Amino acid sequence: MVDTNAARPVRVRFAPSPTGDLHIGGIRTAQFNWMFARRYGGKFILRIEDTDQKRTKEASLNGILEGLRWAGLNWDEGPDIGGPYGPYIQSERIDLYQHWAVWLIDHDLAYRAYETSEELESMSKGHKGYDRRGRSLTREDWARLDAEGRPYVVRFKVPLTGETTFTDMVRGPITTRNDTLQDAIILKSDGWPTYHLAHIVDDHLMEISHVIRAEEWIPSTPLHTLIYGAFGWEMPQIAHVPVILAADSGGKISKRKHPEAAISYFWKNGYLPEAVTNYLCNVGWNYGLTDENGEEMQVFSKEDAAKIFDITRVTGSGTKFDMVKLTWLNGVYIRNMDALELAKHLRPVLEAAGFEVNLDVLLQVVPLIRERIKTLNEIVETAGFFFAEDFTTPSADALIPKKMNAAQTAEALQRARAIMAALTDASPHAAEEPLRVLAEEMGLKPGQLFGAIRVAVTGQAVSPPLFESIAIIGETTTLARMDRAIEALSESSVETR
RNA sequence: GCCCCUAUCGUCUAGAGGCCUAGGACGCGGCCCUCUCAAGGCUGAAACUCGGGUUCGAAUCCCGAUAGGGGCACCA
Repeated sequence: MVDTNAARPVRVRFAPSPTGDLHIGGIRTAQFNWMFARRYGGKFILRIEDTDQKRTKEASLNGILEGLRWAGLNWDEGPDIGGPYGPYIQSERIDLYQHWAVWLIDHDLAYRAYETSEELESMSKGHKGYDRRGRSLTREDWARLDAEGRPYVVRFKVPLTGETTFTDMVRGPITTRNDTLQDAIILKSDGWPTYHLAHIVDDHLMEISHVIRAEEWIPSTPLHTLIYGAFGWEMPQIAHVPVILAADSGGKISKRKHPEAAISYFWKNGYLPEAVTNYLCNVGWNYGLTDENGEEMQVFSKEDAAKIFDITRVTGSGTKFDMVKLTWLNGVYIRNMDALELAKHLRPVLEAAGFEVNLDVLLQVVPLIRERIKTLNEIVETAGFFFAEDFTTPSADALIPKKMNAAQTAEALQRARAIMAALTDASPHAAEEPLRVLAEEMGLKPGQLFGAIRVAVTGQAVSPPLFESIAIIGETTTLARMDRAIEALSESSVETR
């Protein structure tokens, strides 16, 4: 079903409007377009649809570019780099849309309508919609109303009978009765076009061959088919990808209710772009290649996915966004990352949390934590203690293991400290065997003793492996922290827990 | 209300009429490993929405019901 005749080179586009952060669904749509272009050796074009002056925000353009760059979805033509079909920002193409709106009017395919928004509102009570009264106006009427200073919009003249069919690359043919369609506004009273006109003029002029967009456009595609027909232009092949649903409500994922709907959420929360794009490949589409065990591969790059991407194999049903699976994938990418590269990703996170980070120390820490964090941000609570200048001595309550009391814990730490201080062997596990012997002498389980030391030295009940951690922290600091823990215990009156 | 789309484990999906005793992944349970937590290994529970057809044979094709989602702006 994918017709990629050489007669029409593959040119696809992503056309967001600059009204805020890029949406996760937008990124997925962009990514499918990107993969489609790469699959067929075509061009991926970025176009900005800012024809709504009220909603357009100045800063949003940069946000869009930032989001796409972060995801690694590089474009071949766009507002920042130009190209042979520019400009790529609709607000700079207004005269084009006005020209073609007039052309439609001159060919009796569109007409002027003078109703105000208020009039339309009362008209659409009961969901009836516009009653097409503008169709009966003559050019003389227009002149009179213009003289009265009344503004008008331009509406497309939808055929009153018959039906319209278009073929969706993922869903097959879709047919709609024309009498269920509205005479949609294509040019607003401020002279700016609506989406329906602007995107068609642009897609045609930019020689877009395939349109891959979100599912919510399906109901207006018959209208678009009719407009292409009115112009006598060849319509691009079209595919609608399913909406991304919220895991909880099942409705469209929204930036208002779901922070993860904005793409900036992911870099702010320690996700890797490779993990996000990898995840998005399997939302509505399926990579499907199997590994040596015959099981479907879960981890792959968008570049590899692009080699076999098939838009006709995209699912037609809505898909829920599974943050848990994405987070798992992110952990996989963290585990597989080169140690130095991971350290470079981790350093700014720690620094942002107020730690002073020595890269050599961090490189020692990385092997201990790489399979213990799923997001970069988790490094702070997992390994912050390695870098804490002002280490807070844990409370006695935190220090005392289960089934032990303050005196017992203090004694255990005291004796452990003596053993550790007397060691001549510098290898990380040199203290382990003597400490196990100590635990046995004191009638403790190794876990109790090690637990007490862990809290004393790391300040946490859960930490990376104890002896490797101590080796990084260093003997001086370790013994000092144990001393302070013993001191805290001696001042405590906590009984057996 | 009207129009449109969709329907396989909780979630993402495989399945292109017999390869289906419905496969994989995440998540969940158990066991192993183990100084905590992870990671890893083994293992378990878990789905074809329902009803009619078509066919020798239906998860797969058709129709209907139901359910979910989307759309009906001088937003895109």
